[in-house]
Amino acid sequence: MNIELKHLRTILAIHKTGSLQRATEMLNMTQSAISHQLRYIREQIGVELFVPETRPLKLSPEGLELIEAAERILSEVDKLKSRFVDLRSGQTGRMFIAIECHACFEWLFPVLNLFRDHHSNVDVDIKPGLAFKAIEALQNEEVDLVISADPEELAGIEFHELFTYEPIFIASRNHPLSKRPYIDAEDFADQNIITYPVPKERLDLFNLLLLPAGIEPLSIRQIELTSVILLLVSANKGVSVLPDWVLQSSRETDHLTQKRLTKKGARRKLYAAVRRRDSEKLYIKTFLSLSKNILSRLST
Amino acid sequence: MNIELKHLRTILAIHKTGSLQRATEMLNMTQSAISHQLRYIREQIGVELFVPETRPLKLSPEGLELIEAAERILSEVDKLKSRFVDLRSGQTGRMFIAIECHACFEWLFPVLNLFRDHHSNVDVDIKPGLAFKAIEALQNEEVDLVISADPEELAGIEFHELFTYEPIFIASRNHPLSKRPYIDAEDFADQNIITYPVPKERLDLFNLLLLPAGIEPLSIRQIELTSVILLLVSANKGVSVLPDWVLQSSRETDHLTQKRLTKKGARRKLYAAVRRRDSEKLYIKTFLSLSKNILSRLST
DNA sequence: CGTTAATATGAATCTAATTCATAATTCACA
DNA sequence: TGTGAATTATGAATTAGATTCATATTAACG
Repeated sequence: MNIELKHLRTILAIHKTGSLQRATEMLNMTQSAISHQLRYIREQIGVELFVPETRPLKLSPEGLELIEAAERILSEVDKLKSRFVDLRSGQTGRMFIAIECHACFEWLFPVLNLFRDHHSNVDVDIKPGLAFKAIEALQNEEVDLVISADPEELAGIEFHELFTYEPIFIASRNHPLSKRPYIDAEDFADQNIITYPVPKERLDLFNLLLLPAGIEPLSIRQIELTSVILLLVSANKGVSVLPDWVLQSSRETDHLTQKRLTKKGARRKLYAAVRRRDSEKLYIKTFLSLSKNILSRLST
Repeated sequence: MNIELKHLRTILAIHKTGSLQRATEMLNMTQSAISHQLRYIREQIGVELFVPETRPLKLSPEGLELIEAAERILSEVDKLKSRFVDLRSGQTGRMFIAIECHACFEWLFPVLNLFRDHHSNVDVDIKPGLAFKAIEALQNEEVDLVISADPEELAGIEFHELFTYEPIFIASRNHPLSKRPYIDAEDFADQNIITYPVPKERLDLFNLLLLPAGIEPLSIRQIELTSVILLLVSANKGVSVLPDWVLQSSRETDHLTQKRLTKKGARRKLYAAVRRRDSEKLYIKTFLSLSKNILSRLST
């Protein structure tokens, strides 16, 4: 027995309009086509649906049952369809975020709080686990958005610039380097450095300064939490380099000096990577726009 | 957006087997056909269902949702199908009975009690309302079976003979006619007759005897309930003619004499009319067979 | 890398749905 | 009842669309 949704729709139209003739308008088919289809359906289910030779067409008890089931099924299908219309238009969806940049929590949480006001239907989560391989996870559809400082040319992936920030040197007020107008690469050679627990290449300090200059610091200590880093630096256990937004939004900067890296200051850009297919989605656009403006919001 | 059940089945098969290749067995189609269909579905719903370029095929979050909905919908459809398989085979269905013959309750109830043991899934009801026009109601599918004594040649309707019975004259033991060996048409000319409230043509007495002989009784009193008729006849308020099965199964016949109509006795046949289409249904056959044997059961 | 297995694609084929033209029914009203 | 208008059914022709075949492309794994 083969039944398709088309058939259920046909039966429903015939029943609603009361005749094959009038059902033509509803179905955009000729009366003949409907008649042929009706015969096919009858053959398939093997039960008379309409009382034969009556007009207007009257449902048999079996036909009535079919109608009721058909309405249930078709409404379920319609729900499914409109669900996908929503998904496609970005009314709703999933936005799992992977962050390569460890300090990003500091601005990401405020962004997501604002985001929730616009898109309460979107399922948001942060996946810190896959800090590396984040872009791979994006391609795999394990996550839907990656915060990264290293844009690449990748098929199907788009990098959207969010904002520029300045990595800033911090040390205790008692630290010798706190007298300097700015800090250069060589200054780190005899320093204990406190950073996030990620590979060197992904740290602004190494990326922009130490690796190009070929300089190794005295030691590296890896700390997970931003506030703990600030604490240790305050206690003069070492020095660090953090994005300016972290220092702006933190209340624990009282015992610290902040210095530029190099005379001109360092500059870094942050990007959000998404699958090209997703970039038209409303909620992705909202997220990007909120992220671009978050720093000015935070500083006020 | 056009989605058919076929597509849901395809998606489901791909997901369950994990590859287009293996889905071929499940769907009995070539890999190419499945691939074409998958592309079509993608176009229709406009959302990537599987993570592209991965093997084994992995569902995207949207794909997962589709699968879940598809399973719901398809199981609903399967339920519908098996429902119709049952209907077709006569495992289940509706058996609304119209009775033209008023006394038939007497044997019909016992039959239906037995019937319920065999077919508890069948929705049984007696529709006494449309005593006339019963056959019309059968054609309209308002009822599914008619108990009748007057078979006709009608398209799509079959009359099945149930049993032969004898309409029998009853009167009080004190009644003058109780001395007779049998009763003839002329004997009714000066009698008060007690019958069911139906037109004369549908009463055995008139049908078989009085109308052909052109004889009018003294009076006719119409009574609904069989037991009340028996009561009135016992009390010598009139005479009556009832089918033999009524008298056999009743315990209120003590004060009555029973006489044959005419020397040879009258004979009548009872039929069950069903739509030809329904006559193959299991429960209809059961009903017919039970009805044919009910009189012997009752008399024991 | 190269080999194997799987998927995608375009053209050809085949199936099945729809239309067209028309016959057969049914209905309403005389 | 009969008659005309409307509705449904049907067969053949047509068309649309689904499937296959042959093959190119792409991933997976040693």
